[in-house]
Amino acid sequence: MTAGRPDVTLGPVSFYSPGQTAEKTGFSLDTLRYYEKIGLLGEIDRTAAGRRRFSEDDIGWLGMLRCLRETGMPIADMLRFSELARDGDDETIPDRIALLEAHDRYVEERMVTLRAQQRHIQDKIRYYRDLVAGT
Amino acid sequence: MTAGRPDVTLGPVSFYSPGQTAEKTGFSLDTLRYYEKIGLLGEIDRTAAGRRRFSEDDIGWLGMLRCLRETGMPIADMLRFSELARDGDDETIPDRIALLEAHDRYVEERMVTLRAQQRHIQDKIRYYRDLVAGT
DNA sequence: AGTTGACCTGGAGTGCGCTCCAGAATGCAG
DNA sequence: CTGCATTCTGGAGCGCACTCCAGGTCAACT
Repeated sequence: MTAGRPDVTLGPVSFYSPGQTAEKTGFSLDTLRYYEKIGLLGEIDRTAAGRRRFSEDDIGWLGMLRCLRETGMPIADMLRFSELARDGDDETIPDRIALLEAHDRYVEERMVTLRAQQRHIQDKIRYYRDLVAGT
Repeated sequence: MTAGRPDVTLGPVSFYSPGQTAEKTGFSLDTLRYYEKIGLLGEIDRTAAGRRRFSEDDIGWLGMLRCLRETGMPIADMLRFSELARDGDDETIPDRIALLEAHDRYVEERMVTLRAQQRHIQDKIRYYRDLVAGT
């Protein structure tokens, strides 16, 4: 369970246990199961005993999901993106690009307003500082 | 209900109806009531008939709340800030400054990670573009 | 063989931040 | 005076994204 190094117990490819995957990706075990259940992950490989084995690709995909999630994309949109990607169909690539570009613009806009709001906060700090200074 | 101009119906000071306030601040009527109820707004002035009259100060304070909210401050923290501000006590000013500074750092950090994540998204877009180009 | 710990499933529960509703009162235009 | 819009209250409901739980299986070590 110690993190990082993949299990190679079954075959030539590297696999990660759910616990390792949670540690590597920052998602909780429950969230990993949840993401699989709702279709963000497709079917995850299983051992003979039915336990999940995450591949390097899965880890990479989880990284993308984490990025989208943390930049504020709703699960519903991530689901759309996942479905496009899962189809693997090259015809879906323009759609995937469009989706990511829209999100990129969203993130850009968010940073702009965030900067403005930060200025507002800093103004307020300065205002309070001046109050103290002028006492 | 038309927006912007305050009612001066009662006294020399400008007041805004809940509807006007909602329009000016971007909060819904329900949210304004909710914020008052949980203590983010203190007691709002009322007309003889019991309707709320928001002052210019209230509007300003709502602007601050909006800024904090949209930059990701949880309601619980905003509540703490509101209580400090409501006491009006000058002794609370250092605490208010500390609270805002902590939040300022939080916003700063968030923008940094946001930029990194945006790069990740843009990399993915480029990757998809190259896929298309190399077909 | 026994104990410990990671993992399984299905489904219920949680926390946050609103949002909606019913039923009643008020305000204002024609 | 009529009618329609606005606002009032208390409390229920909602959407999102998890998170927790019970009861069981399986693996690995001693």
